Amino acid sequence: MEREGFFERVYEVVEQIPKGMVATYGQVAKLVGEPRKARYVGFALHSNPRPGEVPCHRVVFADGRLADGFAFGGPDVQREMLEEEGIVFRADGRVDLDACRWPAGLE
DNA sequence: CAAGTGACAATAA
DNA sequence: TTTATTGCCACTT
Repeated sequence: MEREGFFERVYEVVEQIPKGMVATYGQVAKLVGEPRKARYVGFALHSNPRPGEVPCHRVVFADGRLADGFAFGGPDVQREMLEEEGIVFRADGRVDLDACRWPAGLE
């Protein structure tokens, strides 16, 4: 075990995101132990070596917004996916992190 | 082996 | 308030 790569850890955390909730890149980065590598969290998801196991669509910006132009074919698609999971969207098109933030207060 | 690249986040102006 | 810039460090070629 031991770090097989920083990415592996990201996948593991993202995999733990329960349905109906979302986590931000920065938060996932912090969960993997590297709050400064928020960028690579997204990069790891971009690699998406395990489609179907890593719910990349549950990972959003710190603002609650989706990846700008690099979602699965369009942020609109991702938005639909999140709605399908039970995520609530605000009028601005942002995820209601106030209600769907996964690491809500640490568990 | 070295350089470039990259789904963000935080701070400054 | 929004926009622009910097920092960060692993992974790819």
